[in-house]
Amino acid sequence: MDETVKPRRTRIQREKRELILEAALEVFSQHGFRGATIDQIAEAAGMSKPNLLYYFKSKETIFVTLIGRLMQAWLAPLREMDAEGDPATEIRSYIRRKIEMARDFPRESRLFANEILQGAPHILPLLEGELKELVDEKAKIIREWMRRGRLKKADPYHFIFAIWATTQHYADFDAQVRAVLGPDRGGEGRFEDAAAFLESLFLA
Amino acid sequence: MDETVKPRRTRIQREKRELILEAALEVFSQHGFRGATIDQIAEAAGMSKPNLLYYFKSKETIFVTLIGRLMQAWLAPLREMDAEGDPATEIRSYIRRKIEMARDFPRESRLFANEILQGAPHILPLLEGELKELVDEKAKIIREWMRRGRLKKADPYHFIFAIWATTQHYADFDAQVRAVLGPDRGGEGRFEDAAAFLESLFLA
DNA sequence: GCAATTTTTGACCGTTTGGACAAACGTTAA
DNA sequence: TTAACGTTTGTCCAAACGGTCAAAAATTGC
Repeated sequence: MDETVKPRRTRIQREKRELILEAALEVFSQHGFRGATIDQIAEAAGMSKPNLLYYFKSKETIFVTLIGRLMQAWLAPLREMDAEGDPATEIRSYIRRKIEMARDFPRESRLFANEILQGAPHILPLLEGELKELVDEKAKIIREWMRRGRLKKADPYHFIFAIWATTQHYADFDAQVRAVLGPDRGGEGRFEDAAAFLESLFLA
Repeated sequence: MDETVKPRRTRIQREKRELILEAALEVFSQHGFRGATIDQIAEAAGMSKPNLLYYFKSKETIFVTLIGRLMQAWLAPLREMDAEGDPATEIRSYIRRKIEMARDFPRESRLFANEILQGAPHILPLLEGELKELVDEKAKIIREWMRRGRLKKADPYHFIFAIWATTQHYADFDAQVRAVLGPDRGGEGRFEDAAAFLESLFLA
């Protein structure tokens, strides 16, 4: 008795929904879920509030759709970590990709951070299911690399946490990073500097 | 023509203001500034809303008072880093203290994280002033340690960022950490494991 | 005891918010 | 032309919100 029906959508529906999600990303990432208003999102998407609610039936629906889709993009770099590849190269390119994402998609990172900060009310099952399974799998790979002496021995879970924390820091705490580095060192170069630093930190 | 007057407060005023700040910490750290309501804070403090507004004249005043005070506590561990001490010992105890704070004061950490995520609207001057000066000073010390070969060479600013990011991760992203570690490894021991991991990471 | 002062509260107000709804508008195809 | 369907909007509503105010209650100083 599965009552979920595959929504058959017109071209306009698909386009407008994308438009709304893009606007919602902008607004949610700046103000958080509670701080954002439907009116703000509607205006950013260039349409009226009732019109927006024609495409998504509630503010929460927009948010859940957005963050669910985001999770996938967010995990992609970790998925690509290859057990058959050279350990140092795999770690290095994972760090690179994460730093590039912090630089190129800071709104996505902040939206995600906000959700976790509040205790992940909308995506806890995803974290306990899909995310945990993926990390378990990759932790095994990393542990095997360490066992073979290809990587310095350490707890693979905290190793992964540390990569997440340090790379996402440059998106989530951008205001602080820029304030501390000052006008001279706070330019775009900070991501390159960060990448270089993190590579040497994790591949010492 | 300084119009600020030193507020002469009664015992009751001092006590109630503390009570309110404690309640506000609880509520703000859970819901963020916009998500929190004065009613929630008043209820958590065991008083009526108008009564609360008798002690703080607005929601924003509560928030600013709270986060201003927090900043000081938050920077204390870095302040204690001693140029004359043994570098490895100094770094190790800095990491320890930060991890202990993530464990014992997660609400403070999350409130702070939330503020920075939104672009630090209330404390940007503090970050650009007091914080920057402190970090500049400590970065110099660390650089000197590295120059003398007492610490592995690296950018001292990103070194400090990495310690912040990794330690605070265990408070701010607690929901994710616990979800990934699972019921068995997600217990209180995770902070000990994290401390051990981070020491070896930063003092390799 | 009493008057002055501090503390507490119920009632209230204007605004913002998420969302509902019916009517209007546009498009398509017989 | 017109019926059917998809899209858009103006208007409205109830709840939640931050904050005010006058008056009651409690406390303090004499």
